[in-house]
Amino acid sequence: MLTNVAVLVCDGVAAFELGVVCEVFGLDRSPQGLPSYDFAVCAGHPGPIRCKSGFTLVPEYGLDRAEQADLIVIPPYDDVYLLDPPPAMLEAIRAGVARGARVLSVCSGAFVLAAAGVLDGRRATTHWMHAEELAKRFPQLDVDPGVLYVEDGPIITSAGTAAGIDACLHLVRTEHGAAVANAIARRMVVPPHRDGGQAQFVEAPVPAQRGTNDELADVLDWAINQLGEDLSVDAMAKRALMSPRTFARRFKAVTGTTPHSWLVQQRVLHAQRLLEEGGLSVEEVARRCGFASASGLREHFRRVRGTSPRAYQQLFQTR
DNA sequence: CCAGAGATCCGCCACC
DNA sequence: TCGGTGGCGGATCTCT
Repeated sequence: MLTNVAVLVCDGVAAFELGVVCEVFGLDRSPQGLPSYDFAVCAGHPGPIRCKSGFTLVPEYGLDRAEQADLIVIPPYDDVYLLDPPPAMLEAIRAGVARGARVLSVCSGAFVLAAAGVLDGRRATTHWMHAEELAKRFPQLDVDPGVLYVEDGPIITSAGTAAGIDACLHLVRTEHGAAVANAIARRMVVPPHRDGGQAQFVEAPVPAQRGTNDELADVLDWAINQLGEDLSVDAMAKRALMSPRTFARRFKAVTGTTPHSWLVQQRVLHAQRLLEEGGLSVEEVARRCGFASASGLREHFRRVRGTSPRAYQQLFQTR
């Protein structure tokens, strides 16, 4: 169970990404019945830390504080991929991984993890602007520029800026379940789970003026309320008043994923909520979520969550 | 776990 | 010419 979080900062740290981590892990939400963490911002080198936005931080802790952490977070630093990160920071990261701590990077923070060597042979991501540079400088990495975040073993890397929110909430979801992650997301006024990859931002950096997104918003909303029914891609296309071919194309352009895999993701998310509430058999959960059979639910659930529906349900019953 | 049936995805290309 | 549309067919995935 995640209880102790250390964020490593050094000169040029990006304020927004650091703020995201502080917001998710650094607030005491125990009055709301939510988990709180032993949280510390740790200076990666002596002296005050110069922020990218023109102010300085004076962290109360140094790198030695990271030795207690079971999660080490690396926010991005200005032009970090052009500079050498402080060796002591790299050592703190390696030591953390060696003793079984988890590590999360936001945006170009992945360059620091790569420099520490903990990403060797692993899948990783970073801001789409830096993905090519990351892959070039560290060819031993499997860089995926098309996702919001990647979890590979103990290490989570996330894409640009706001994707850090998605990665942090993903970690909370795996540690404490969707209900807790959703409650924190609600407090932050962000969507609890964004699907798709960076494609939606890469291909359409400026949102369509109106109409193009709304047309899908309606059919997505409709589909989510129809999950228990027999729902096909053709039916969604019909609802959207498009041919199946055009619907699939527009869908991918807007969401970054295909209609069917989006449907399956929504079904797994719904199943997750029902399993957390308890009281239903796996067969019944499968039926209510629109899976053709319990084995279908088991297969998809395991792929997404890495565990079986039954084991997941029991995890919440004992809490 | 397997095989056959069916659904979905996507490149290609003609059409408007 | 150009950008969006939609049908076709094979590869792949999913279900039974």
